[in-house]
Amino acid sequence: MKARTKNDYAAQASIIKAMAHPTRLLILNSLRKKETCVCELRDLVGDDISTVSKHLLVLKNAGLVAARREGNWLRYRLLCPCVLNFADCLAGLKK
Amino acid sequence: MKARTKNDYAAQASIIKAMAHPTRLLILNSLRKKETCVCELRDLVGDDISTVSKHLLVLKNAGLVAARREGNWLRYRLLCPCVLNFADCLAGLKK
DNA sequence: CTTCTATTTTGCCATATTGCCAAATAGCTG
DNA sequence: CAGCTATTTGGCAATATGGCAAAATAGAAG
Repeated sequence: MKARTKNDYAAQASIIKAMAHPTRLLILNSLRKKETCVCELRDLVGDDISTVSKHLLVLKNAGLVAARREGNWLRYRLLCPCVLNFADCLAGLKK
Repeated sequence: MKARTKNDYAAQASIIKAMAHPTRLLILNSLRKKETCVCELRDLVGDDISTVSKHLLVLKNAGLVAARREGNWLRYRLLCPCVLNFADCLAGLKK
């Protein structure tokens, strides 16, 4: 299946753009293993929690993650693991 | 193979960032089929040729394309087709 | 060497992104 | 209900990006 129109490319680009940040890649990769709350991700990332929250919003808007409440915490999960196949492909690429 | 360090993620992110633009996706997809000169890509894209040239520079810096001179033209080619597998994966994803 | 053609580089401006802090909100818990 | 905790939002400054136009360059052609 190949993209054709400018709209197709714009839609793809917006998803790719959402992935195009080191912190967001780290987050996606963590979510591969398990659902994770924001505070846990903050510890992992090391940035201010509001910054982490904004990154999660970007990923959510792109349709890459979703959240579920469990008690006091919001647990984020990965919606489309295929994006990480791509990340792995790139990891293997660089020498 | 999984990325671990912040540097790994930064390297991946810079490649992904290079892809994160509709025009550059269009360029990459065109290069899938054949080597192409800048003026041909300009016609395809519709932007000013200096803009197209800048996009190509971004892709070249990311290691995604390379150029070869043939007479007056520079023919660009795709270095790593795996990036398009990813693009196709996303194309299939959106509903 | 001079001229022409394809391409790149540079300068400029408008717009978008990033990340921090402070303040606001959502919703559980008692 | 009130209080608490996790998370989001708004605002701001610094930085990066996109696109056009003008100037510079590389090589072809004469």
